Amino acid sequence: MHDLKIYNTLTRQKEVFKPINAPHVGMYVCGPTLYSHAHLGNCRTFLSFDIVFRYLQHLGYKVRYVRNITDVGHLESDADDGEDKIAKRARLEKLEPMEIVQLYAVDFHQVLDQFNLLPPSIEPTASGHIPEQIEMTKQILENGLAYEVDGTVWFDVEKFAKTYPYTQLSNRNLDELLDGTRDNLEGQNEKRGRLDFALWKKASPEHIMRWNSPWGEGFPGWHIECSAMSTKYLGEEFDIHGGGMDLIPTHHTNEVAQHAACHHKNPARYWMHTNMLTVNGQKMSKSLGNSFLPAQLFSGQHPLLERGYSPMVVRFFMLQAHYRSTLDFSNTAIQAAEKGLQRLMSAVKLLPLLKTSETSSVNVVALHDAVYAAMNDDFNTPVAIAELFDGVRMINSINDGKDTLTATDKEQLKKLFNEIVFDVLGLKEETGESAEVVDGLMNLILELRKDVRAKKDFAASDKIRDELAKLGIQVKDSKEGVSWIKS
RNA sequence: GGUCGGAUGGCCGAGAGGUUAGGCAGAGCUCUGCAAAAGCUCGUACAGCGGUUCAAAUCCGCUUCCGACCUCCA
Repeated sequence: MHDLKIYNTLTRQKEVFKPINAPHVGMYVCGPTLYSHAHLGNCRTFLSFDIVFRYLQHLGYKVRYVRNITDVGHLESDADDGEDKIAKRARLEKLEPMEIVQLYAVDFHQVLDQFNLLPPSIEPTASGHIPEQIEMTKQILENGLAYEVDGTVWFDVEKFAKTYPYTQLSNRNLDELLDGTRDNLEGQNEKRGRLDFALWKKASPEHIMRWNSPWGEGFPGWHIECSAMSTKYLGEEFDIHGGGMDLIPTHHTNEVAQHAACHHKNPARYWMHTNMLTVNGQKMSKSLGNSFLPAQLFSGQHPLLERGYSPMVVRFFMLQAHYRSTLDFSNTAIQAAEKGLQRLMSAVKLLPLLKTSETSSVNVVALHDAVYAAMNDDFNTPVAIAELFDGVRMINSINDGKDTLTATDKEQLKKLFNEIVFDVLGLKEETGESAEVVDGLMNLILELRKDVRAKKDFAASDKIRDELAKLGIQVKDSKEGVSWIKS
């Protein structure tokens, strides 16, 4: 039927995708920690997995897509006091932690919706799965791969690594990771090994988010929530686990370790990791001042932005790069994408109007196969889009009467474009809410222009066209009549 | 400092031993009252230096530049 290949971080090569229990597919993607707005770089990761989700469904799989929301909060990386990010935000803004989470959760969903991402099948929260995380921690303790010190439970990495390839995902050398850093442990006497990480953390008196546990009041470690929730909803072994590349060395490595320590197997068959969005060659991040929020991107309200860009333009821009490559953001690059998307969508609109002939001078089957070959090659959207542009040329050429198409081929071509452009790539027509009014006005204006043209009053005709152009509306004259497009 | 990854035409970005990537921009032509749109044609790119090979942007070394992760105790 298909021969979808997926690049697996575990083996560092592309592998044929074989679900454990076809036609069902289980996919888990590490979602956001909700202590601030998601920026554009975060969005790229979720967009990449939206394509995976859509394409797998398109191939006929029944996908259960689980994407968590971490609302317990990781510790501040840049603060030594070990304060939780969400708790800190709550304290600063004098709000309940859950108010903070709710604020950003609503924003997060709204943003992803603007980018036309499909909602996941299940979106579990870490705070809603505390018992599961406690149970898992207990099991790991029972299995002898964790130890408790003063209300905190640590995972014993070195002991675990004796029987399991702890660094297989990150492809690092364990000895080198351990080497030369033991001296740094001074003052950190709770933990035995430098790579050990917390499964459960004792809450300091001022810590707001806390739960009861067999080890006293505390909160779960970062990592364990993904293990607990993926197991609960997808089982001890599922098909795909994904996330951003920056999660590989710590979060995912430790997730695999916990899971294996508990269930004696790797949680997922295929590990997929998306690359970073860069600005001027550097990873988008807040500290560098080069990050911006989707809302700013849409409105153009940011020093790095020459103007605003619509969500579909941004989506298309991102799909023109492969998910495992870095993608560099720039105004010229996104403006190029904007023009390209316009050309693609014009062809899509033209397609149903094409005249058919007795014979075809174009090869629709070859185009179809090329598009699917690209998608099957590790979700290669840039190549699929490149093939689609060959189809665009085909459509325009037929429209110009330079090529021909049979009725059967036309249906095939329509099916291909509709399925790939809308269902798989998730692009959609962007129409303003007052589209009907605008349409009416435009019809009227163009009707008037037709009249003055009939009278050879080209000065008036040109004035209409030029003034419309200033409003970003492009008039297209052709033998068949007049059409227009808003840029 | 350690580990890993990357350097492709004016810009973005695929590919990965021999065959046009694609988009945007630019030039010419066709169409057109003019313009736009659309079509056709064009640029002949793979950081540098060596090596392997009949053949290298693609493989191997070295060099230069860039990035990510880690050097943390989520």
